[in-house]
Amino acid sequence: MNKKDLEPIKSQQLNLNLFELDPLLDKNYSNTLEIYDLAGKFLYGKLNKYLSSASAEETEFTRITNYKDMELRVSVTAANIERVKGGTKQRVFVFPGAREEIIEDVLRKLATERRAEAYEATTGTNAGTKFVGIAFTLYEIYEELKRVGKSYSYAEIKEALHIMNRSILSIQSMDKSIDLSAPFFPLMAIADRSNKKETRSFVCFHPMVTNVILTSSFRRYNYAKALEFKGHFTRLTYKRLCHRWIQASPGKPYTILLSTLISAMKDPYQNTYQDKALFKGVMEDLVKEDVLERYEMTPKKEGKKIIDWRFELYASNTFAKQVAANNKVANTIQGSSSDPNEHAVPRIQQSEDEIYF
DNA sequence: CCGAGGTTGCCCATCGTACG
DNA sequence: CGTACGATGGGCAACCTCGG
Repeated sequence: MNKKDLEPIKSQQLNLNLFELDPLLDKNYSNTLEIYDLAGKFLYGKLNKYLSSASAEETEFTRITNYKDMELRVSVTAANIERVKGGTKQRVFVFPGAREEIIEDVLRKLATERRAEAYEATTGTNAGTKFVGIAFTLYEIYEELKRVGKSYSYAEIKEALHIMNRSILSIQSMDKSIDLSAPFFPLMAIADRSNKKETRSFVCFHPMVTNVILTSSFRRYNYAKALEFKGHFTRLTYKRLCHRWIQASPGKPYTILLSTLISAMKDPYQNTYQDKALFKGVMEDLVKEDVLERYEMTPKKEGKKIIDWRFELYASNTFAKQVAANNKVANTIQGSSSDPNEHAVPRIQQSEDEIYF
């Protein structure tokens, strides 16, 4: 798909305005997206992120998460890109990882700063499909990364964008009422200095993102805080909590199973113990960072063998306050959304805890 | 079931360069 | 001043193995 195929549409402007946050007041905030942000769409391990040769099986991974009463399958296929290693070019399969996740977050953040535009594809196989896109410069990404304490070279930023353009994300519900498959960034144009005409780069977000934005199914969250976390799974867990935990009062715990976290975020380790240790570390980070006041862990046993763990999370005052403030924003948005009949994605509801057992 | 210790290479910081 | 590029080098998170 080419940028020529896209026609700007004005009628969606209201919803885009709702997506926007005040660049001065909300400098550290962005939006999490319903469904899209529930599962881990990234591979954090270094050893299998880049594959120089791989079977068809190895170039895709699937995460499973629950959404309302449905099971949601989220699959990611590796991008096939050219890469220079030791002076020679080679083609490799590569999965989106921490870097790609962070750069996507940054672009989404820029999109909340009155920058996003809605388009409709006019030609080709995507005709009629709506996309939300954003124009930017690599320099802006570089500077914003610096602001939130990250540092990637231009080469890395560009490689990340290419990976996102060539890696396919599929989201399916069991009953097929949700069934979307497209690259993370279906349309991408990167400025380079040799081509003086275009100094601005451009990407369109995944159709699920567009869908979620246009139906106002998003929630404000502390994006700068999320990016502060050193642990990748801490960041991911934090985002999930920000999106799901909308009744966070200090006395009311949020209950979640280890197995739920694992299937939504990662390939399991060989031993459950290792995953337990990993997420115990995550919870300790969250306590240290004043998101949780404390947490409790209970083993779930089958005979003598531990087969799962239950986490009970208690919000810190700071986090509970933030959730309340975000609820206020969410209520304003839901009250003023433009077309209540056009909701392909259900609204955010006051959902219960994730799992009981 | 658990802790400790080892391996890997991405992540990240920091510098310098170039151009209008 | 905004924008884009490249090289270098060490630390550390995620992952794995092994012994108790």
